[in-house]
Amino acid sequence: MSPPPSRRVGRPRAQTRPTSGLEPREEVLAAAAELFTTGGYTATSTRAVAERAGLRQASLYHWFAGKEEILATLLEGTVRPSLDIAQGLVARAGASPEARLWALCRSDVALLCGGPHNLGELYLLPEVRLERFAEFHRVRDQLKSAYGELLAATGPGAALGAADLSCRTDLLFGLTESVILIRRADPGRDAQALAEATADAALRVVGVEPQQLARFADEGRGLLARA
Amino acid sequence: MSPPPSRRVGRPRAQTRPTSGLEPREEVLAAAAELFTTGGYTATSTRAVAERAGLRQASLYHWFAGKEEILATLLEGTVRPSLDIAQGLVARAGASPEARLWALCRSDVALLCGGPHNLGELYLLPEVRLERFAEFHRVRDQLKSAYGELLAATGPGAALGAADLSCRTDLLFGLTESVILIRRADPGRDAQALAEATADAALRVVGVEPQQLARFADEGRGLLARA
DNA sequence: ATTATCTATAGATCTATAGATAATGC
DNA sequence: ATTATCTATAGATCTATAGATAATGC
Repeated sequence: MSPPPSRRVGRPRAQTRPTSGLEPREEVLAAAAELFTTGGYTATSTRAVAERAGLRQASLYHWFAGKEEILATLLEGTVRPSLDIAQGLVARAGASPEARLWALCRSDVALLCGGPHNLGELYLLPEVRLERFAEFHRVRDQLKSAYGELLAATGPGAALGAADLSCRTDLLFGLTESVILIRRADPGRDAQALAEATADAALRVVGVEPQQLARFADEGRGLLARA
Repeated sequence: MSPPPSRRVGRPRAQTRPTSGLEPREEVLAAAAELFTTGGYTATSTRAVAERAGLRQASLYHWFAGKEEILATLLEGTVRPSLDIAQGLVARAGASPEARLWALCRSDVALLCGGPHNLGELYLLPEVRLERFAEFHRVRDQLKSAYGELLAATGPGAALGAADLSCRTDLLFGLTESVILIRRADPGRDAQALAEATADAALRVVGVEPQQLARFADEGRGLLARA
């Protein structure tokens, strides 16, 4: 938004600034995203993050209270956009639930696989279980609820009892998240093609008849185009 | 197999031995399995593993060359049984590919979710990418190939081109592995019920018509009972 | 003699803090 | 005065090794 002022306040850096043009806080987040997703959280030192962001280790603490806050910021930044889209789709009562579910899955996978790093890997980090990251889990549970709500409104979903519905929701959400593992195994994969294939597979898991798939997919594509 | 001799060689332990009855090497692996799956690899110290196994930190090095060897042993021990079952099912040319795929998925999920810890979490550890664990990845790739081979032989699979087949295999394998995340979110879940539901979902992803599911599931159940 | 353990520790980290420094802003 | 950085370091780790020790085996 605001172009970086050419005259910068504060002591000059020991290293020259990175060329990315990002503000320091964003630069730190980008560095941490790359290192946490590839090497893990505990195994990545604050020194390594700082070095990649072009400043000294101690200077991180001007922008973040600690290492955990960096991870918490990344986590919330990745799941929040998905939840926004999900809530928008839940509210669009005019469209069929099947098409909205297709669109939700399609867009989640595109978000997970579209960025420069495999940010979904952050969800897999064992450290994310810590109480410190409870807010992330709250948002993620809301996202899963959106899947459940749409599933329950589909034709096949309406026929399920509560236990089956819950289990089917877990499988559906799990299928979407499994693209994290797929991308890990094959980083170069085309994100849009994978997103469509996953959304198709999601409707199959729901129980939609194979012949009806293309119709719902078309309708879902329309929803995303107009969103 | 061999009952522990009541007279033990070597200097006595500083702590009393755990009551598990396991040999020291197995005791270390069990301790590491619990701690690595819940807290992660780098965040778990060798001291913590040793303490839980009832010996001193330095004594681990009598049984393992280092911390990495402990993880490598756990990884290979978890994926090897899956591969054995997979290869057995690939070879059973008498049964339908759909039923064999159902059985493979059913049995993989049961292995992943049946044990005392969520051992599949080991697959998710970022450290597993290291070259040190290449052997694990080799075995895991063979397991995925077995999924691909069975999928290609199914009715819907035979109609797919090479690219679609590969993508569908990834989704199928991903669906199976997503039970790791499901179990993480809900550790108390009934393993057998989840295994059957996942195997059903796998056939849906393959493209089997919903009406045919029960028949293939029955046939698959029979394969596992006789195996 | 062999084995399984122990105690002690070297050497290499790693996170966060203390406090100085070198810019700009007013 | 404020800001963004720096250098230096305290204090707490952590892994792996060196070398002693206390059993059993022969």
